[in-house]
Amino acid sequence: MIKNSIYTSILNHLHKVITLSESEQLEFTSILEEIKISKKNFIIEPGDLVDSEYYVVSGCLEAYYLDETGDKHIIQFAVEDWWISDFEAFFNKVPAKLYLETIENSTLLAINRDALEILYTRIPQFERFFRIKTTNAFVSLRTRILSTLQKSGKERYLEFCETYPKIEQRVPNYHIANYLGLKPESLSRIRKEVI
Amino acid sequence: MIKNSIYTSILNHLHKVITLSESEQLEFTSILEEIKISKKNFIIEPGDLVDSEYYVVSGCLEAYYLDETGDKHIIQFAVEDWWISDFEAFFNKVPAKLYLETIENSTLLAINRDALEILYTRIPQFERFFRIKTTNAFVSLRTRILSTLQKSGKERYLEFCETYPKIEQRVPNYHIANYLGLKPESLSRIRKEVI
DNA sequence: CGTCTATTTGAATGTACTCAAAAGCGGTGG
DNA sequence: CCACCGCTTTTGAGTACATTCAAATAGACG
Repeated sequence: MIKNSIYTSILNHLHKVITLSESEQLEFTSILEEIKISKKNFIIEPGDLVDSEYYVVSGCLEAYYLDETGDKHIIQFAVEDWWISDFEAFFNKVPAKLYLETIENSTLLAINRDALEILYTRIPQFERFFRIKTTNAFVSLRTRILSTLQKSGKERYLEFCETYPKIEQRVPNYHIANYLGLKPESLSRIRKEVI
Repeated sequence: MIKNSIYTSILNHLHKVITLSESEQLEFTSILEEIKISKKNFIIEPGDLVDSEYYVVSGCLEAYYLDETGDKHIIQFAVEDWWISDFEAFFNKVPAKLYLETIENSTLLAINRDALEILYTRIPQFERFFRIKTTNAFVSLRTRILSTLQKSGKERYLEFCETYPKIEQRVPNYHIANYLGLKPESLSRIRKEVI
């Protein structure tokens, strides 16, 4: 295992699912691009072609889109050890619909789609890794849908605090409200009740 | 291409994404199990071990779970050319949480997880196919979350009718209401307005 | 035709929303 | 060090949409 480098965390992350030789690790890390970006900056904006997905080494980001009336809708937060991108744009090679914006100064590892495709054919374990990662994301989205559909604002907020304690402590409440489909005023009233 | 068999539709489905030789097609179809099942029957119940996912050749099904208070929550419908299962149980080898129940008499093709794993190693294109399939499912779940979070019942219902006209015409309204996170009475009032 | 299921209607209730304004908080510059 | 500014959170009052509970109608099927 390659130690004490910018790649330590992502390699640990991979090794929870697949096992790689030293040379395979090197082949993988060689296609990663390190990105350092300060807060309130955009990595993706609507219309962009998205040829990377991003692993968060440190920092915090949000993916959101603006609807026809200009309202913002946060789809996903990402902190350390998460992946984020406009996945639809990335996978289907269509122009981005989302903004990907940093909330804190962040360090990311970008993985390029074409390089990844080549990696898939050379080391099929990566196909496996990303299939499993996508599957897990799919399952947790399904859980989120159920909680969105059937639970009250208060229940959703408490669930969020349990599931993402890291995020709850780092992200302004109005962002959390948006993610939960609530207005900041409503979340404020909810918090007054539950604290 | 193998013609006029129970496998015609699933092979067409595959060929939208990957290209297979005759022998690869045969290898694939040989691991499929045909299931004919009449309406209001269960394919999966909570606690089951789920070692298959199901391609719908004909018919209509719903996947749902019952919460602590016994309320039903529909996660997914499936009609012709759709895949359905308790994907969490299937992928993660944990006991099922969902019911998978037929709404109409149905013909399914079951694909076994272990056989699929072997197929992945023998014909990597299948790893690719199922990765892409899962990715697309992921993207449409995300769309569903956004519409659930931010749109009114009326908007969600109209969106549903546009997106799944087949299902809207075949499934009782109280099922659709449940899927949309509405009560049947509310959907009834919405329908009175929009028709 | 009768029974069971699905849909509709009504009235009262509740949750979250809108709009408006005030309070809190953090950083900057005088 | 304090005053001010911008941003975030809180509070208040009135409103809208969906829910609950109860009951009436409509439809499907044997």
